[in-house]
Amino acid sequence: MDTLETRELRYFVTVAEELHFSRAAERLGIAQPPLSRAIQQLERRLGVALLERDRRGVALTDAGRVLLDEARALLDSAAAAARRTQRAATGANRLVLATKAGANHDLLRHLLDAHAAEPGAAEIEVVLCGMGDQARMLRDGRADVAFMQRPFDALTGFDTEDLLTEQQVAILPADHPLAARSSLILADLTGRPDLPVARWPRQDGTYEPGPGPEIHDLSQLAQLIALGHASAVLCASSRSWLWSAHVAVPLTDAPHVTTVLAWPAHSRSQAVAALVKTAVQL
Amino acid sequence: MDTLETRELRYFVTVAEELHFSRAAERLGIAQPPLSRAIQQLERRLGVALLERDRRGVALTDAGRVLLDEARALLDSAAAAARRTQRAATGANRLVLATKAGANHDLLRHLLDAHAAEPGAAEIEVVLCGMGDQARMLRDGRADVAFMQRPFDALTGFDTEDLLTEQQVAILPADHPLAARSSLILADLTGRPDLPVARWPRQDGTYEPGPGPEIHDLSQLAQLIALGHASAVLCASSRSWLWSAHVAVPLTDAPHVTTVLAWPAHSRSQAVAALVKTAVQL
DNA sequence: TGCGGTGATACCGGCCGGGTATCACAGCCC
DNA sequence: GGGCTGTGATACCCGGCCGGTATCACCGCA
Repeated sequence: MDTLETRELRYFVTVAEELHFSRAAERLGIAQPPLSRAIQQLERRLGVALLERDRRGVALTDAGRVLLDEARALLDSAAAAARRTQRAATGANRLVLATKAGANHDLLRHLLDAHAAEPGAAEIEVVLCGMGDQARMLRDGRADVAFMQRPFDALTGFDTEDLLTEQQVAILPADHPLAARSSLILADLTGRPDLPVARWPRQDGTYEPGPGPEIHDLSQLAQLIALGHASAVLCASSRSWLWSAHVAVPLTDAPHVTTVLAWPAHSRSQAVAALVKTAVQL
Repeated sequence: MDTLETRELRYFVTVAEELHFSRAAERLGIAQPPLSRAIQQLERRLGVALLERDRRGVALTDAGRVLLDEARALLDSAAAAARRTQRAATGANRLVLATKAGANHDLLRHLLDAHAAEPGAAEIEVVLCGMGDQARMLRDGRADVAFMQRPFDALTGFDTEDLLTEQQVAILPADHPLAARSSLILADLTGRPDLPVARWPRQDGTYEPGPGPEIHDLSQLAQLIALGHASAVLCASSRSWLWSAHVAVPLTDAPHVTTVLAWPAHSRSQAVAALVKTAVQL
């Protein structure tokens, strides 16, 4: 009655994404008939209709939607398991730490220094990644721990240890009138056609509609601000990478940001545990 | 290089648990040679040695230990996915709530009443289970939400919403000298040969060594206390099921207990979301 | 030195996953 | 309306893999 095979899940996810058997089969590198059969078999085994094959198209049933979510998570976890197993075999005493490029530079440096001072400490490889990639990297096993930020990053499914809570600041061109102020509120930044707030991508890679330029990394952002084309709201530790053409002004009414060390909830790695222990003592 | 099949994982977990190919094969209902071959194949595909076949016995390598953890979690998740999918298809608007038998009776009742008053609320099936079973039931998909208690229950991997924080109390036989006191400290209870503190099982089902009787459900505990053979430390809401032969005395130095509503971190069920919303408003 | 017990190997058969060819059926355009 | 197109389902075949039996290689042990 149960025992979902990962091959079947892979097939189902592809069909559910394409909502089209032939295209899904092509993506999977197999022919369409075996794919149809595999899905039928899966439905028969579960005793549940997953897809509504109407003429003119395929649609997910409620159960199909549930399984799609579950299956995606499962396949991620399976890939993660494989990667973690391989890493356990080869890179014996080595951790991969994922962090947003440019964020929390000083904090990271302190943590790495403190950890390196511990006897028998694991070697740490720092991987810089874009917005929200840390969660994916933790989930799929490419990283062991990550720097993430509350309330920005989705932390569900991870264990976390708070490291640092800080105010947010507005990053402005040094020659802009607002740059002379000693503090600002969020309303000072919005609705300024001369200096729109830059827009970060959301979890799914799309952007909220709005006037500001769409950015996806800090160097891009830094350049835009230095050129006087945008402003940005970031946590105070971003000051460590400011250019001379930038000014950071505290925002009194923006929510505080807590940088946390995050790792997969079920991790039993003692190398991760040692790093967390070091982090707690900072 | 990757793509772990669940069949292989099932096989590997069994071998890793038995550390004996023939016994594992018997448990799996297959012959030993195909099992050996399947494990070899898994090792080849991962490019990693999982088992150390020494003369006189089989042992796990480091990588094998990692994969054992991962594989167990994966198989649980797979079973959960199947169950949740089936439940989504049949019991359309129905939630299973797991809770420790006897705990938080009043709170549970309030939540159920409030939820039932919501329009379009899902039907809720309450499942009473033993120590620590809630986590397993959430993980393997037999339950959608659970009442759990911090700091007693392991909450990693779940999202939670705090419901109620309360003091702990000592439950004593009414005729015991300590029962007359208006408050106690933990030290008052320990080291009393006449009234040992009852011992609950740990996560793995074993008991810490100690003088008190080993118990595994509340009715047993209630009887033992009423007979004057044991005392117990429980959260204040346990008062709702006390017998007349019991007395509850506040413990001033015991850590407070927070009862939380917990659900799988990646749940997207809107029925769960509705219940949580109701719970927050309590 | 045989004996018992381990996991690995050899080999074979049946099943199942995958392929090709084709069907049934809808929409569509002339 | 009659092809035409494109969908997923069906029929059928083949090869590989899963599982079985028989056996081996190797150790510990009496």
